[in-house]
Amino acid sequence: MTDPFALDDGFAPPPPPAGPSPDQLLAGLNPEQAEAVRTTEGAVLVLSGAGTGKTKVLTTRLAYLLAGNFAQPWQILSVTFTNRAAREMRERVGAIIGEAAASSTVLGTFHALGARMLRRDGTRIGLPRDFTILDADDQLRLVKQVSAGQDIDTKRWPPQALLAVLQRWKDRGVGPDQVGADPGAEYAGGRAVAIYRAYQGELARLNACDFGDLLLKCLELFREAPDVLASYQRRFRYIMVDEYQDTNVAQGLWLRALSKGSGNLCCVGDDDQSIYSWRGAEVGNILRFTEDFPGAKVVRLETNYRSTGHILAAAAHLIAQNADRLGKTLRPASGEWGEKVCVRGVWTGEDEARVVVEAAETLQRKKVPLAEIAVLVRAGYQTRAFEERLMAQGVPYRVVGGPRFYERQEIRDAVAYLRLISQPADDLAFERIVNLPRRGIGDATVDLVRQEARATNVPMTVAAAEMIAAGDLPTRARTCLAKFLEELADWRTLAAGADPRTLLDDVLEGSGYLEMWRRDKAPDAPGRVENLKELLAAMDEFGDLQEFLEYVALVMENQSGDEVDRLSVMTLHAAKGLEFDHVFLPGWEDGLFPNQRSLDESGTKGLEEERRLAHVGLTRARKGATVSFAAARRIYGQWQNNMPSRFIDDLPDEHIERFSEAGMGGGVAARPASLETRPMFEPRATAAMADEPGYKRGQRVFHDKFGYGEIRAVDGNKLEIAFDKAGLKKVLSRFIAAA
DNA sequence: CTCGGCAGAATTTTT
DNA sequence: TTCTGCCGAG
Repeated sequence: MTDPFALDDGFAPPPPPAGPSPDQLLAGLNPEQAEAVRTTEGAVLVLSGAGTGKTKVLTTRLAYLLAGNFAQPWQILSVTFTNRAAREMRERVGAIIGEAAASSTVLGTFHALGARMLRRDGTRIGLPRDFTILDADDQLRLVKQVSAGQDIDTKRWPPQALLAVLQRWKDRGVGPDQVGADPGAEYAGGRAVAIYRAYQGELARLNACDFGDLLLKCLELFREAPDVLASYQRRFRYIMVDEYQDTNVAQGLWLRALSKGSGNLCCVGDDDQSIYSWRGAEVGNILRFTEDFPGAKVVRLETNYRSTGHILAAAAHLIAQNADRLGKTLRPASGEWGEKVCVRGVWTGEDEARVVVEAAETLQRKKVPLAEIAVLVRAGYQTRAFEERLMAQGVPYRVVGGPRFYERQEIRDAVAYLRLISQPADDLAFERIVNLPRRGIGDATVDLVRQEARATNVPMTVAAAEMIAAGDLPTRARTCLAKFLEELADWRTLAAGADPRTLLDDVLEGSGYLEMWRRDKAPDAPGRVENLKELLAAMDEFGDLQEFLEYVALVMENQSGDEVDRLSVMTLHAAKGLEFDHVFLPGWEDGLFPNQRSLDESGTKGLEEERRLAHVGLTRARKGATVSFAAARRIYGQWQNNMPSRFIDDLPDEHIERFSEAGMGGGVAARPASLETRPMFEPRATAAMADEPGYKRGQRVFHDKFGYGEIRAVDGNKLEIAFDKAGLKKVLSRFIAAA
């Protein structure tokens, strides 16, 4: 494999391309943006509110560094979170300074850059160059296996939750030996650490890294091989980071280590858009920037070029209710007030979907393209009601944020074949496809092979071959397995000579995998065949299987290529960074948004993050925003009554206009702000009770399904309850009402 | 080994 | 309501 950072120090620098001069670049910016670009030396925090030209600053700054000859392209490191952001930045920089210079600048996501460093120097910490990158699904399988091996009761400690604990540790840069008294150390009766250690052991055995490792192992590399770190520090004279508010501790340390040489670190972010703390993002990174980097300069971008006045004023007033923020106020660039934020109350969730879709159609008649309209929901399941309504009305739409290309089952299967071919130690890949399509190799056989593999400390493919030779297996299993191993050997031979595409083509046809989907009568089967074709087509660009596997794991995205004008439906999280002429923000009801569970688990911090989410939602809108709430909706087949979201009280009256369905009007429109807990209906004595009562041991409660019972134990929002009829159960408090 | 039926649970997810 | 994961029968 070629050196992933091929252009190194000492290369004869080509002259900077003819492009705009530094002064010309600055001329296109407002004073605060220019300040951010001009401040090239030292640590800089650019606090960039929604719609204030963050990407413009980043790209212009990169161009400025090159045009002013501050550094060569490969001496500037730019880091983003998403591939989308990386791509966009590369394109925009290319447009300013030309493709050539743009393509030799080092730009990528944290994970892709980490992977490159590890491919190059990971051997210094015992990581082979050809390690595979595991995704969420593989990680979960691994945790399950490890849990089973450690006799963990998976009912009490679900693998999902254990994995989350492990990931939080990795996010914080904490290895198995450094856990100590870290949060989560007590999880699973204190056995989470042992699981973590075993899990890392398994990764090593499999020759694999998970996403977290791509950063964590870089930190280890920097510690263990100071010369490697020093060479990166020398090389990267300027570092720029996007979405700094979303960085976790490990990423913060990574940046800090790399920027230590030059001290030139420019972080761009917005604490008011920090919405990923539950995933390990550390808002503290941005809040404490000036402490972490003494002497750092802070530049605030507060001129908003996106939204009209009322929308901006409403959003600003809302976010001002948060205590935990650096504080900035967005000012509209244009003096236009535009339309007030519309707040609409309806009776039911179905009504809400109907009203929203009607409004969208009205906009469409006013010549607003559907692509400029979005419905932004709090939780994924809310999209359904809108999809149904949109479908019924024949309005073209798209749901953004479904499974990524790589996460699709058929793609992961195909990739598992390739992984197993290129990396015989990849037992996870082996287990995934050994009986897919059906080859008569069932769980029992696989279990035997796994045990043998563990016992003799070899990969499962090797163990399988040995067991066949030794005649250790039932005849049927033995023939089936032998046949599969033969196929595998053939593919390995082919892999040595043929290009990746030919190889995969042969695998998919020869294994019968493609045939399996062709024969499948499920409605989504043809789509899967299409996806596999797309995967094949994508392989043409790669001469090296290794390279392709990395691309698929880290970068490859869904082919969106449709030109149809469609309305977008997505979660608020997925909407960050996007903008639309008009956004609909349904489901603003206490319990749903702010989400009850977030409140239960994280209290005020949770509430503030929910409010930031609301702020993100509002600031996506250029010209129109419509907030709505339903008095009652069916959730999981149960009717629930809800109160309007407390966030609606955070919207100032002078910037909103209230509408309500007949019969609802009085109570809602005239609702005094102080009566924020007054329900529109008398709530029934069910799980819908809004305020979370403080549950105590011995208390009598009622559950819709299990009836009456008595609380035996309280664990956060989970209650252990002895039901009179149904016996001892663990349930979430939200499904419980006081009896 | 495979398939069908039932119990049990149910945010957000850039890599 | 809808999905997943487990268990027992063929």
